[in-house]
Amino acid sequence: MPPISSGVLGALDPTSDRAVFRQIADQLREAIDKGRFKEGDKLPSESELVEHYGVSRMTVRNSLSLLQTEGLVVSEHGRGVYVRPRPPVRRLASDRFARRHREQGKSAFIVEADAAGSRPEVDSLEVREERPTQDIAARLGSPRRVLARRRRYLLDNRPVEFAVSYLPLDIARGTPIAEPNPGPGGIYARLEELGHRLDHFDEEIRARMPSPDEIKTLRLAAGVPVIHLIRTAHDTTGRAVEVCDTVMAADAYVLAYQLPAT
Amino acid sequence: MPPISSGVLGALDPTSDRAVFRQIADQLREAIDKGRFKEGDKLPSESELVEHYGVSRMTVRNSLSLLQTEGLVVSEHGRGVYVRPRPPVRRLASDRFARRHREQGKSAFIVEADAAGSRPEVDSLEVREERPTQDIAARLGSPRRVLARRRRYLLDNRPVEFAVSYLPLDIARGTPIAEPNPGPGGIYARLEELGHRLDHFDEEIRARMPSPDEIKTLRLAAGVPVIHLIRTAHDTTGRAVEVCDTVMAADAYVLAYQLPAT
DNA sequence: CAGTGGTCTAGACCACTGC
DNA sequence: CAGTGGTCTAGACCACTGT
Repeated sequence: MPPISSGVLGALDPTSDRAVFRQIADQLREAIDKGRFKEGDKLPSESELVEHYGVSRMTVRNSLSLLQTEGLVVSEHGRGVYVRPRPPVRRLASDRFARRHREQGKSAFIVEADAAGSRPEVDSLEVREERPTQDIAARLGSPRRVLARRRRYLLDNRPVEFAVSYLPLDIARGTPIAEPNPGPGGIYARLEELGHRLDHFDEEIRARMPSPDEIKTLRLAAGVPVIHLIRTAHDTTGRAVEVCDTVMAADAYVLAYQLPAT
Repeated sequence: MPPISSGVLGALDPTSDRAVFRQIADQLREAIDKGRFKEGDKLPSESELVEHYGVSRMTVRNSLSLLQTEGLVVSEHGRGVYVRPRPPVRRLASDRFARRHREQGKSAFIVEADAAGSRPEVDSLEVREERPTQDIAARLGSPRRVLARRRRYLLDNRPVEFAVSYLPLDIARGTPIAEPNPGPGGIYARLEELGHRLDHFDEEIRARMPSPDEIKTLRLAAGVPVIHLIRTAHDTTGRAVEVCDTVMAADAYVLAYQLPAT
């Protein structure tokens, strides 16, 4: 029997057509938007809301679940429901694959995270040969088998991105690209050393809700979509030499591009 | 008392730790993934699922609501729950603002939709002067007031995008840009005629769940995120001459970009 | 241990759809 | 009209968190 919750919440309008659980969600949403509950703040508990509004617990839970699917709050079992904290965002600039960024030793991800004051990490490294999916094969000019490089990126212990690079075997087999650590400048530097001078990258961007698998590997909260990015690297002969399939936690990224006006 | 639902669904595992409503959602998800329920197909009704699994209705509804937040199904009041149809996708190419595309009469949106065989439409046109938000002002070099052009784009009667363009008043006031229909080639063509030769565009891309407002104006189904795109147009003097703030239904778009390797 | 959210039941009444 | 999903109640037991 905790006391009535704080005075930021109003009363229900019984004459309204709007469902009770939506009205409750509206009031909580407004309180969050106006900063009366701030990032990381704990919302009133379910029992407090039940008491405050005089409704059943399922109705309150319905409201909270709505806010969760909107990405506004996260619930933590045994602790409470909290306003979802906005994690630091990683900005991907349009010049991020410029050749000059490949000259140095460390990978772009590490360099950039260090500069931003976050602790970067790469895990789940896996390199193997496999049969490409139809889509990947089409993008790479239909090789029968490809080298696949899988890895997960983390910032301050939080997974933010999962990426798989595919390369035709005739390019990658027996080269440093097939090693877990391809060396300074990453696989793009190695590709150029092997004579595949890079010309440009094509990127395709989609956004959607994550699959249960993606929720697990990226430890995504409810209401967080993913950005799905497919990049194809082309060399100066026009050949597609790599396809990188990336799934990113959407709340951790801003992508930036520059378009020519001509 | 309808008959037991079709044979595509299995039984529950009472020894499993996994919650019953998750097991039911898993089976439905798998059936959808494997194509046993196809796009637009009707799922078994709630009462059929209640009967099939021997659980209460709330448990079944919990499963279905899970699938809805994942974007896999949509429910229609009084009709049933359906596998969410994948609408035709609009592809935004990286050369979409090239000058040559501005020479013709119609707007890029109309031309492109016609070519793709869809019926394009633009509505909710509104042009007015207003005070910019802090963010917009910062991007435009802190003008005190701006011209705002709002419009909504539809394909085959479905809203897919809502966009607002902001321009400094000293550029736009009293020009065709301040008219509801700015004429052939759109406002970018007018800007160039007014002496603001365009140099490049910067685009910032985010993805997130929609606000209740956005759900309404874009008529979004549950489980569909939005792509938020902010484009800044720069003229050859380096001045930001327009900011366009766009919210797109994520299931209706693929964005394509080209990055230089140099 | 008390308090929190997670799961589940067994009802009820309503609003919408289609025949 | 029967069948569908939408809302709501009033309980119950469980699992997790903190002290």
